Amino acid sequence: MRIGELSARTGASVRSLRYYEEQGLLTSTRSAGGQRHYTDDEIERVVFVQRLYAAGLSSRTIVELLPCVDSPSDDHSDAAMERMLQERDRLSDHIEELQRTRDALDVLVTAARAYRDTGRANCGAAATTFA
Amino acid sequence: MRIGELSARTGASVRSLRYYEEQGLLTSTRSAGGQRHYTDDEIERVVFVQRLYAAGLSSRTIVELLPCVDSPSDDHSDAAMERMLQERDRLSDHIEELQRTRDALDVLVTAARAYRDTGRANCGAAATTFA
DNA sequence: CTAGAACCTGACATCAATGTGAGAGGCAAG
DNA sequence: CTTGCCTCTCACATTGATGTCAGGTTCTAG
Repeated sequence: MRIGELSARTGASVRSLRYYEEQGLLTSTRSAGGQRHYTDDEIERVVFVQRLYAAGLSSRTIVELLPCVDSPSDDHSDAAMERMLQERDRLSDHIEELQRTRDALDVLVTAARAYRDTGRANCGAAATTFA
Repeated sequence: MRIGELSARTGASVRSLRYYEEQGLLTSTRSAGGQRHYTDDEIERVVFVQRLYAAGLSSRTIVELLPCVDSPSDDHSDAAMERMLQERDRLSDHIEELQRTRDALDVLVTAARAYRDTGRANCGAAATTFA
């Protein structure tokens, strides 16, 4: 398939797909005229890359992880492994912080609701529980 | 306290604190000579703001939420409320996605370990579970 | 063969938060 | 008063992923 179709199927813009290739996250074969051709496998790869992007990994980091996905037997797998564990932990920490923040928002919402319903509770005071 | 101390106590750079003020997220009184002075309450506020930043909210969004923190009785509380619920949901979705991604990394790690230990499992094949 | 859609490269623009540097002024201790 | 540190404003730079535009080429349907 050509780049437009891959774009349509993954939701990634054509621009982004070319950027991914430039960063070494995606490969393509070229037609005689120089147009990029992809196999169906690339769909999955793009989705995976996008997932990692959404998790806050940078292209550089993703590039380090992909070798393991592609060829687990390579020598650099150990480095990639290290990187993966590290990112996994970072992700865990981030998730926990987001959960705390969500809880904080919940407290605010609850306080605001109480205030609205009773006209008495102080939602501002609730904010003091976040420091 | 002056800006340097607030910076030291919150971990936010002096530059960032000025930026927060510019965005309406933080207020200060000025000395005769024009220097910013803060009360201890501002520490808490900065921490709260940073937490929201870390959760991926933009200054614009945070600005919309702060009225509720400051004065829950204001008219715009309803809009802020709406915004808060919306952000809360967005946050929940994001957390779920991060958890899925973490799980995906776990699968990769496990597969890589299995490969390393047995020299047989195919970690590349494991990657096919992420699409 | 031809028109139009899709593609190519390359370059510049964008956004948001923050870094950085210049030049000037405030403020406390000696 | 002076020295040194902190602060002020203003402005430009940075980062990373992506948008967008221009000028040219490839592919495909009719």
